[in-house]
Amino acid sequence: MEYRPTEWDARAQQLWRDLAVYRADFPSDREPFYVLDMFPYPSGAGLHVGHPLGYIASDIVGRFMRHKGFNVLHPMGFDAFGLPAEQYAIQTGQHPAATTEANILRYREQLNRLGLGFDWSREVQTCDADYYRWTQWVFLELFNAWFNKGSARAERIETLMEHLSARGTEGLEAACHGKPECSAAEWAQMNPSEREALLQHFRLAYRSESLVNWCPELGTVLANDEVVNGLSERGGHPVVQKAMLQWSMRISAFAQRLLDGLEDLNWSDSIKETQRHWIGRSQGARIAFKVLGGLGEAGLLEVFTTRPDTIFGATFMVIAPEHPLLSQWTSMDQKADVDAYRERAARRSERERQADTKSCSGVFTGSYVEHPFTREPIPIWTSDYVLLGYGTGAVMAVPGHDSRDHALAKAMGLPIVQVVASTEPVDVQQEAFEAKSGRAMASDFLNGLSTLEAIDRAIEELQSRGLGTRTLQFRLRDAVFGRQRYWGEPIPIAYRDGVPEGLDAAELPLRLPAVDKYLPTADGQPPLARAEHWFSAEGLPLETTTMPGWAGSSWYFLRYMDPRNDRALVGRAAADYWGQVDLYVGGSEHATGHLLYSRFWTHALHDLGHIGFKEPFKRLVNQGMIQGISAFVHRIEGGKTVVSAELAGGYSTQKLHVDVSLVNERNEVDQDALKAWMPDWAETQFIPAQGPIRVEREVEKMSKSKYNVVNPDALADQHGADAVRLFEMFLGPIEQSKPWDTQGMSGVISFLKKSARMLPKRQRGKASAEELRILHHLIDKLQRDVETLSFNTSVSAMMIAVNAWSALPEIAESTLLDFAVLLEPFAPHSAEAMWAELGAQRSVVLAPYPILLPEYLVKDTVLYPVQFNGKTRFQLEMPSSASAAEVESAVLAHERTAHFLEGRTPKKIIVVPGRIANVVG
RNA sequence: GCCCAGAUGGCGGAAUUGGUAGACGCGCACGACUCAAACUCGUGUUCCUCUGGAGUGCGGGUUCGAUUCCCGCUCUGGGCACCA
Repeated sequence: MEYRPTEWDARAQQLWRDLAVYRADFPSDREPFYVLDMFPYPSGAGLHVGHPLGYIASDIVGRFMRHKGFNVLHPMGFDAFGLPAEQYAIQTGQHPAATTEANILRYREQLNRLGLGFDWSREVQTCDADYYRWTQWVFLELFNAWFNKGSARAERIETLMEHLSARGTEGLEAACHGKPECSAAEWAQMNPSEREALLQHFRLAYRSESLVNWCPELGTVLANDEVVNGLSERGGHPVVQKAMLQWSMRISAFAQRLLDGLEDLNWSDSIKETQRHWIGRSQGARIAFKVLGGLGEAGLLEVFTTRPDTIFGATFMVIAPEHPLLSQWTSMDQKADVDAYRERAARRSERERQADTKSCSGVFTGSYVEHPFTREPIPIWTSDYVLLGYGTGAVMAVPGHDSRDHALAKAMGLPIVQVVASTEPVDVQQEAFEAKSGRAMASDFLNGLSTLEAIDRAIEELQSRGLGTRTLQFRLRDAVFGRQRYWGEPIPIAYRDGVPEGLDAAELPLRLPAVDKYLPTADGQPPLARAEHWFSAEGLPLETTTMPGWAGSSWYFLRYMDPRNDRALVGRAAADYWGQVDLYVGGSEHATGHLLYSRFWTHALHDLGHIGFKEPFKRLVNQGMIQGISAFVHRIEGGKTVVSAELAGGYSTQKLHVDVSLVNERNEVDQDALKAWMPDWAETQFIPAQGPIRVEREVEKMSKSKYNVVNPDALADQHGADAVRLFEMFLGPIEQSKPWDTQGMSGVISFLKKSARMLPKRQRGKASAEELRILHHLIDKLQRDVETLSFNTSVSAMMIAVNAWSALPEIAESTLLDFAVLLEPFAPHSAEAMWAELGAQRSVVLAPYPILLPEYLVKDTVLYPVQFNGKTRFQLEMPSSASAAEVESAVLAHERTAHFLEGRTPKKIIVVPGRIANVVG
């Protein structure tokens, strides 16, 4: 039997379609297993060999579990809303839906070419109205919910309204922003618009002012990395920090739950650590300082600090330039300076402000607070190292014990006081002493207490005087949810006299309207404002911003369970049956975005009673990146002459990327092909004029712009899908980054050929003990590897087994049938071809996994390495049953022992039964 | 700066709880088959001053024994970054 990949691939794939072998059943008596890949954004560039790495690994697990009798759900879909399609639409006028559809078609073809066993009958596309109808529905659920801190869970907004009408905000423990307050009587008096204004502070989806990078020229908000030096990355237009009324999601309410939930997840430590840091829980105190001469709400300056023990070292206050009370605290003579500073800060993006740790700037506001204990006046400054979005947007500066405060104090000549004593000599005038270990000094009633004691004592004292409270603070900020874009889910909100109102669920989906251009309107409204008729059924104007990319991807794993349900986002029975995702595979770049938001939505949907679990992904595996091996030619600067790499030192050259397909395995560039590659290279001359021109190689990220992309479907057409699958796995551990070297594929190709060549050796009789030993060692290894997704060693184990079988004169048909099943998860097309050749029925995909017989794993004898002082000198074969004493005497009796002892008497002999013997002496 | 992960032949990588370092594959070399090439098969392939010695990024330590554990560094990759 010969390896015929093209024929086998097509035939096997047709068979799978005919038998619908990858269809997940529901309802079912079998145990469910849900394996999921992070669904891709279908870009115009198509897939390169790096993308399917994770898909192949999850496919292997899915196929293995199917052989083990599980009802496997392994779906695939597309995260199809997004910026690139919109950008392309702006440039070409083509509707993003058209380009997206074309890209999806290409992706699906490429994925199918590799024989990935997805249940396409469950495919979802986030831009499909039947799908985003439910994304909008989830939005409304969150809009109509609040977070009860008392029960630590999301509840329906009605329970909040009941509380408000019974007791107002009194005794209300709710996650909110600002300081919403009212009495029951006031609530009763309010008109709908006033009520809504209050409720907005509690809803999980709400509108509030938040700071954004606004680009007036483009009429849009930009992400931090789209802003370079205060200008838009595209076009170079000015960008300003602007407070905008925007839809947000109250993820901060779930901070503690998201932190606690990490404990039980089988995720990598680094991802969990990243999430913990992102959530950023810190314990400390809020302290209110009385502002001298301040009136009303400007009478108190509230700060958050983790070090209330250093309160006696606070020599000035710093507030964020955007702080709403800044202007009220600015004196007449400081107004010009403060205004100029605030304007300057607004021009810098948050990222720039944060990246710039060297320069230190700030301006005095002209007012003072009173120190709560010493009664001394303390000046209030403003500086952009304090961020409005964290804590209270204000800090008490303790330059002796905080390096940023120290920097500002030094720059502005403000006093620096030491209030924590260190056991080692420190000079706080030179450098801040930040360690949390020491004893309080120069701090009145705190003197002599350790830092931890002093923190507690300071908080108690502040609390008893009504000046402060013990506080838990999270870094996690609420997520801005509105986008000034076209290609996203419309937000299902209508406005009645300016008051937002959720659409009725019956009105969903709220379809994306047609527009003449995918650009903002002349007066800066988002593209949806261009729609001709953008009103609700009742005739109310609709929201014009759309949802962000992460909306659709935050719950898609639920939809796969019940993708065509038109009465619920997922049927409760299906959700209960499939439950959490057993294995989730994807890139680690989604560590904080997608993985945090989808956890948040899942928690909320759980609380609101739609699903029975809180955490979406039980186990997460991050696949590493596959890098490309780029090729560079050396071209003489300003000329058209290319110099072979080994001679380039003698010239002043430029290193230029050339397409890797123009270069052979000896690193020689095909000169004619290079000239034909692009017009710019047509006239190229070469040095040396005769002989090979070599390129330089470098491992880089695989990308179109680096001309180092390798396409999996092209390789599959050439060598077969199984070869691509096996090689991707053989490359190395799944989580690791590693370079792609197509040359290495020949190893797995010859393995597949060898496997096929075993078939003519088959016999109908009983399998020999030797071939069964090989078989069961292989089963054992493969089963253990599946646990850790160590498929690189699985492939080598299969190679070892096939090499061993091939050395035998004949192989039993039963052994070959078992091998076909073992091979199937990795190389399903070849396995299917072998299965058919052996005359077996239906599909190998549906065959049960061979049962491991442990008796074939035990060996009769053990080959003991014999070491002398830790160095292995010879080997000694002993029966497996030999005791340590027997091994010891056998070693001593061995003829070579005397030679290696060189006359010494052994002091000690260590025998680890079944392992090793070591003679010490 | 902080956090996380990693460093093993020419290359990708393997090595149960500490127990023969370099499995498997690529590449390379030689040989067989062939008119020849491809394919296929076989042998060898960590290094060196080679009856021996050294060796898993570097320097120490624990141990009969360390790629594996501990301490101190260097480098690479990823993440976060004035978080009070």
